[in-house]
Amino acid sequence: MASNDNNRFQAIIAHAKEYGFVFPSSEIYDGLSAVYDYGPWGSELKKNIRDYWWKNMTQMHENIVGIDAAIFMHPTTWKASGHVDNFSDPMIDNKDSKKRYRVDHLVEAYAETLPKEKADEILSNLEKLLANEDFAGVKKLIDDNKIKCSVSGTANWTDVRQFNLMFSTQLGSVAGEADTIYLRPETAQGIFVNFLNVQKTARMKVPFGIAQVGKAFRNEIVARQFIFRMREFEQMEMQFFVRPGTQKEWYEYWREERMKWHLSFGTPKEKYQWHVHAKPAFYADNAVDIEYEFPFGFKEIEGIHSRTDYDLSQHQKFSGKKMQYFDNEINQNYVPYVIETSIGLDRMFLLVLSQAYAEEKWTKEDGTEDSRTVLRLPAKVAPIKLAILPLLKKDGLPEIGREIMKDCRDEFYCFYEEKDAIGKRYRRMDAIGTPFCITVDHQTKEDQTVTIRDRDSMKQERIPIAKLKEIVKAKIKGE
RNA sequence: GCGGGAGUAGCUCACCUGGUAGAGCGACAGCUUCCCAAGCUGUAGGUAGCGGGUUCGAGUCCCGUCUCCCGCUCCA
Repeated sequence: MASNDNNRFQAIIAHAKEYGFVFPSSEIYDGLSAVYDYGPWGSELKKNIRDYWWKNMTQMHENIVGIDAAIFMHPTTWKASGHVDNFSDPMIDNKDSKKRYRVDHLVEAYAETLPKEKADEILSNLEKLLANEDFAGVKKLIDDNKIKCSVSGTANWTDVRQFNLMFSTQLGSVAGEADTIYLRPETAQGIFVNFLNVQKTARMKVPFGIAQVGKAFRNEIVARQFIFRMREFEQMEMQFFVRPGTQKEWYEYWREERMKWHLSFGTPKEKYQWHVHAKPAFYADNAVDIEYEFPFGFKEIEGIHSRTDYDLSQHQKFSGKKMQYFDNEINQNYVPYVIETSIGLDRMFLLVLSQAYAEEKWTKEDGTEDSRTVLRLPAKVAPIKLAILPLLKKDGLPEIGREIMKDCRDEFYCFYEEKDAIGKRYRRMDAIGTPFCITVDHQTKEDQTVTIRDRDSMKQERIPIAKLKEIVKAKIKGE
């Protein structure tokens, strides 16, 4: 990361905290690593992004409906999805090379160098030890065989540790009788297990989609880069169920649709790129990521994956329920194929913030320097849409401002302020990305007009109070 | 997880070779001002990340610990 980009990123983080967007979690207790809270304007911005996505997916698509599944799910869900097997491998680090190995891979590689008899003995030992979760025993096995790191060539190992990427907790309040369950590591499974319910009750016909927004949890080994990689995060996902054989065209369709959505924020195309997976995950037959150029480089913001019929088939197998659809057009039953679009809400928030943040400097007409920090947020997601600022707090101006406030606040988020010089109030509104400010002045009393100031151009025009609401609504929508 | 750097008021920082904390900005209250921060007055806010040690005395020296940042590592 170039140092100026890094400075910019640090400035964005500081700004986010200073102006009530994002706070470190539990900060008075020194914080909790990789967990963050959203403040007054942050929660508003996040909600606006979420709502915009939700409306775009559900209201704007007749064949997509939403659900809100629980974070807790039956433990078998995660066996079926593959998370239990893939998310909990014992690992060991070599202290000299700093290389981390999956224990099974390490021992298997070693066993391959041995005569078959000896190799089988070691591998069956390992299997027993792993089944009993006897990690000390596994360590001893590695030590006894003097298994070496291929990089450093030494046998200087850490203890064997379980890296379970899923958070577990207990269901049931009586200790001992409790069952271990997981906080979901992805929201997708909540959709898959409800496939039959939704298809039937909302009378959906393939192709159709199910959308969901919700929290998911992962015990990231290294979680850093502010809210980019958090242990608790929010996903906006849509699983689109299609007839087998048509997945390719739907995959292409959603690629395009999702990019259109991103560009509707006004972000320049060059800030985005595609990252095609050369080797998609085992369940997918096609996968691409949309990457955005964050201050710390191009990083994944959204994935569009062709998940085949893997998930529904797995649930069919584990639950014994027929996860199928009868297609009248071809008179056939089948397990639908799935195209997934999955975007991180927190990442989208960071994207919007990164894209909006600007420090500006210019020379005023009198030759002195001026500057401001402004969030050029798209008006449709800005926390506050309109600031109402009486030029003076006397001569009846505040009263007029209050009237306007009363009239507008149920249409969009308004903010009233009469303290400090007008320039200072403009700066404060710029800092939190308020796209429009109106001032009430003496002329307002004469002709019922106010000035409206555009955040980005800092230009203002005079408009009638009577038309204010419609003008602001049009401006918000027009973007 | 490893290596390096940093932690003093909300923010940016000062306190030189140890003697019981200051400034600017910001916030708040008020005054002034008819349009883009840095006019005026006043107020609040810090047991110097936390714990221990050395010392008559530590923000300042030593050790530990926590958190954050950078690099590596890891990552469906």
